[in-house]
Amino acid sequence: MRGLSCYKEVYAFYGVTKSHTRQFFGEILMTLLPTIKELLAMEPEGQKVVVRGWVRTKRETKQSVFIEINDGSCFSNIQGVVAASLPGKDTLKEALPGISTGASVEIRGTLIPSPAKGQKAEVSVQEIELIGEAPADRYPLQKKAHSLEFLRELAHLRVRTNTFGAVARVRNRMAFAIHQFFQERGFYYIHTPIITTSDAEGAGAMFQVTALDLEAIAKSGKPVDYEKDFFGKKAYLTVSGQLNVETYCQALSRVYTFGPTFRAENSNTTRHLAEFWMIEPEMAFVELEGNIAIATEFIQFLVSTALTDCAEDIAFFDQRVQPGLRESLEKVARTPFTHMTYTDAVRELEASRAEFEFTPYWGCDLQSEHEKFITEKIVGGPVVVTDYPKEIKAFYMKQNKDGKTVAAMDVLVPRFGEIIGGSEREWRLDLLEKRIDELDLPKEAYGWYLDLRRFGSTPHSGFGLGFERLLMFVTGMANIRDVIPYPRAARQADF
RNA sequence: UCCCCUGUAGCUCAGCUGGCAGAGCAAGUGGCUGUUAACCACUGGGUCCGGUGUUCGAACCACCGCGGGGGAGCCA
Repeated sequence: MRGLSCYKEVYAFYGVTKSHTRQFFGEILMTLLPTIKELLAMEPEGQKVVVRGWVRTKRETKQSVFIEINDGSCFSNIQGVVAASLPGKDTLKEALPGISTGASVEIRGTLIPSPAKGQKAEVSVQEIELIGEAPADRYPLQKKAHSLEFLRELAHLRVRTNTFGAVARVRNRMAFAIHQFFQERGFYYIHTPIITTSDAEGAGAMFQVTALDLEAIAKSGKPVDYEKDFFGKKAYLTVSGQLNVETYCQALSRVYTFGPTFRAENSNTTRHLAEFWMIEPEMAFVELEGNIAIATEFIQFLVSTALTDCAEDIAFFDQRVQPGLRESLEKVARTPFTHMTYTDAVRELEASRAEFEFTPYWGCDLQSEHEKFITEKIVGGPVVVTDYPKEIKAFYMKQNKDGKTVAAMDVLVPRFGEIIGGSEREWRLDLLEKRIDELDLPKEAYGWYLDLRRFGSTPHSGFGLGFERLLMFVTGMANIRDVIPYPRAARQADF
C-alpha cells in the first residue's frame, strides 16, 4: 500500500519541503495531485509534473516508448515519452516492467511542448513506476475496440474505456446541471420516500419490500400475514415521487425530486430499466403554459451545458457513437419548441398518409413511431404535444373544458421521441374525486392527496424526465443499460 | 409477456449441399530515428454454449436447456 508517505516523494521530486508546499502549489497539492485535465490545460514550459493513472496504450520504437495515460479526469490521455536511455536503466525493458494496457502507473518528468502532431504537450519521463500490474494474458480489456455487449459483461471494468468514461462524465455533469437549473430558479430539492405502502400509484408493476421470512412462510403453508411484516402492511419500492412531492409543492411552491425509481415490469428493451433515476419538478401557481416553458428551458439548458462543458466527450460520441449528434443537439438547444395539440398531431398523422404499423386515430395512444414521425417529419425539431384524451392519461391531470381532454404535455425530440411527460394537475376537489370514482380507484388511499385540494388548493403543474433517457439523448448511446453504471433489468442484477 | 436473430481463438467474425478448425484484431518474440487505431515479420492460441438424437462421419441437421442481441407491448 502506498500511504500518504508517497507525497513526500512527490514533494522531494518537486524539490520543495512540505513546510512550504502550501504556498508553492496551493491547496490542491496538499491532498491531491493535478489531474491530467489540469495538466493538459497548462502551458508546457518544461515544468516538473507527476502523473498517476492507468495505461491506455503503449507504442514502442527502438529509440523511445510512448505511453498514453488516462486518469478519467477528461477524455484525453496524456502522452509520456520514455527515451531508450533512461538514467540508471540499461534497457527499456528494464525501465518498463509490467507497463501494459490497464496497469496503474506513476510517471515523473517535465511537461514539454510535443514535437510531433497529435498533442500540444507531453511528459518527458524521467522516472516511471508500476503501481498495479494488469497482465495482458489476463486483463480482459485490450487496446482495441470492444463491443458494447461484451463490455456489458464487464461492468466493473468498462468505465476504463473511452466510451464509458465519457458516459460517466456526461452523467455527472447532467446530474449537477439538473440541480443547477432548479436551484437557480428557486426550486427546493425534496427527498421523497423510496419505500411506499401505497400500491395505488398506478405507474406500473412494483417491487414488493418485505422483512418476512419467505422461505419459512412457504414451508409453513400458511397464508401471509402482512400485519406481521415490518410496516404492518404490504410495502413496495416507489414507482414515482410525484404524489409525495406535490405535498411539498403546496408549501414551498417550487420543488423537485431527483432520485431512484423502481419498476418491476418484465420489459426487455433498450429503453427500460428496473432501477432508474427520475427528475420530477412540481410548481404551484403554474398552469400548463408555464409548465411547457419550464420544460423547454430545462431541456435546452441541459443540452447547452453538455455541448459546452462536455465538448470533448460529445465530440467523441459524435464521431464514434452517433454521427450527427452534435449538430442535432445544437439544433435542439437553439430551436424554439413547436407547440401542437394532440388533436392537431393526430390530424397531421392522418393527413400524412404515411404507413404506420398502428394506424393513428383520435383517442389512440401515440406510438413511438407516431411520436418520431411528428418530431422528425412533420415538425423537424422538438415539439410539445398537449391536451391528450383523458382516457389515455393519468387520473390526476387537469380536465379541460371540452370534457374530453386533459392538460397533459409531452415533449418530443428528434432521434428519440418522448423525453418528458407532464401535465397541469387537477386541483379542483370535486372534479378530482369524480375522476377517481370514474376510474374506480381506491379513494381512501388518496386521502392525503385529496387533502391538498381541500386545504389551500392551487393550480399547479409538473413533469417527469427519465434521467437515463436524457443521457441516451445527449450521448447518442442506443441502449439504456450503457448509460448507468450497473444496470438492473429483468434477470440482470450482477455487480 | 410475445416475435425474430444469434452463440466457433482473449475480442469481432467467416466456415457453402454434413467430410482434417480459419481470418482480422489482441497477445508474445524480433525489427524499425517521434509513435498516436503506429508499422513490418514471425510465433503461440480452440470443451465450435451444454445435453440428447440422426449419420460411416456433426461446428453444420433435429429436439431440449442455458446465455446474448434486436423489435413489440408497457412506460420514464
